[in-house]
Amino acid sequence: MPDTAVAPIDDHPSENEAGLIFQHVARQRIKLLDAFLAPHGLTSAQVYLLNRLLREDGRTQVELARLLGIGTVAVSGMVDRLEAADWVERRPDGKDRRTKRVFLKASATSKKHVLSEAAAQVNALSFETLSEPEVEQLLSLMRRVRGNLRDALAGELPTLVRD
Amino acid sequence: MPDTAVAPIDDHPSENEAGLIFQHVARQRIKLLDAFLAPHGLTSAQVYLLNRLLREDGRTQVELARLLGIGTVAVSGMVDRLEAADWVERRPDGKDRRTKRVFLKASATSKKHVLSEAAAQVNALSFETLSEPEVEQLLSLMRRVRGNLRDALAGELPTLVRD
DNA sequence: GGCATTCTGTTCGCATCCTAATTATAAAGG
DNA sequence: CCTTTATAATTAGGATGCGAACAGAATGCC
Repeated sequence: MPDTAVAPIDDHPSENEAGLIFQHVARQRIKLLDAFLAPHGLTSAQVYLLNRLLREDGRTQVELARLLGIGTVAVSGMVDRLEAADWVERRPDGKDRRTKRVFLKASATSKKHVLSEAAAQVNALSFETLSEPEVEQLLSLMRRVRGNLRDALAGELPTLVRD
Repeated sequence: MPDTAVAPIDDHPSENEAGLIFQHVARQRIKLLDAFLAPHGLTSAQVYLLNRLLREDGRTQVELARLLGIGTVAVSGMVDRLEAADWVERRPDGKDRRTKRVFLKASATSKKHVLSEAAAQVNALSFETLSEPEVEQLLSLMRRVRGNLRDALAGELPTLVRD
């Protein structure tokens, strides 16, 4: 077995909890989703993109970037890999020769059920011990934090204390 | 200017919000922290490690992995880069010839203020519009989610629906 | 004592994300 | 029309994280 995994994350109620817990949760969710998807030859990020296309096929790469909250460079690489594995294909736009639209191929649409179910399972396990109102509250607070961060990244950064 | 950044994340209250918001928040926090640290030649992950050493210097790499919630491979690479940039140094353990302990160098300890202040600033901006009790509740819920995910990753994975 | 097991750290290869810079195309203004 | 500006996608290069597989050292059990 791999000797790289190092076991439980520290649980001390130390002040750095606030600093790392967001990253821990995000990474653990990715890990769990990857475990579900590995048998199907997919990764978590790829499934987020495919699920997006299942809802509205034929998006441009810029649209996908916006919808997924990542940059166009990341989309470009992911579509490369998805195309190489025959999950999607790029097609020219017709009206604008710069843009390429991404379409699902049959291999992807036939796995529709797996894709949405995997994401749902991760949510179910994440929120297992939370009540319905608690989940709502958590998501509501997270949306507000995301808004704060968006504002902070959009504006001028306050200067740090002098070195 | 860079044309890779693609602007605001979609704000539709769609059902995938739960699926991506954790990653959005984690990544935005990293981005903000990186912006603060770039002038000092540091990255966010490096500062998490350095801050850990500021609290207790001379940890082994396995201890650091546990405290940071990452694998030993990731720690190895990060210590490589930190050592190359002269922020830390590895020293043998004396009792156990396998282990290497990581110590801060003067260049790091002299920036102590910057390191902790940057992390504090990111928290302040993240929680700007939240009241004190709301922050507490958010962190409490996040800790429970982390616990759920830890359990899920430790146990047997439920099998997905058939393809 | 000796051999199997466990543990620490590393190297390798990969996926994902970033910024900066480049190419190609489209749109806008004089 | 033609120059400037904006947009879509890509390439190049780096950081972070993972799992697999390995070497070397410690430990445990007979």
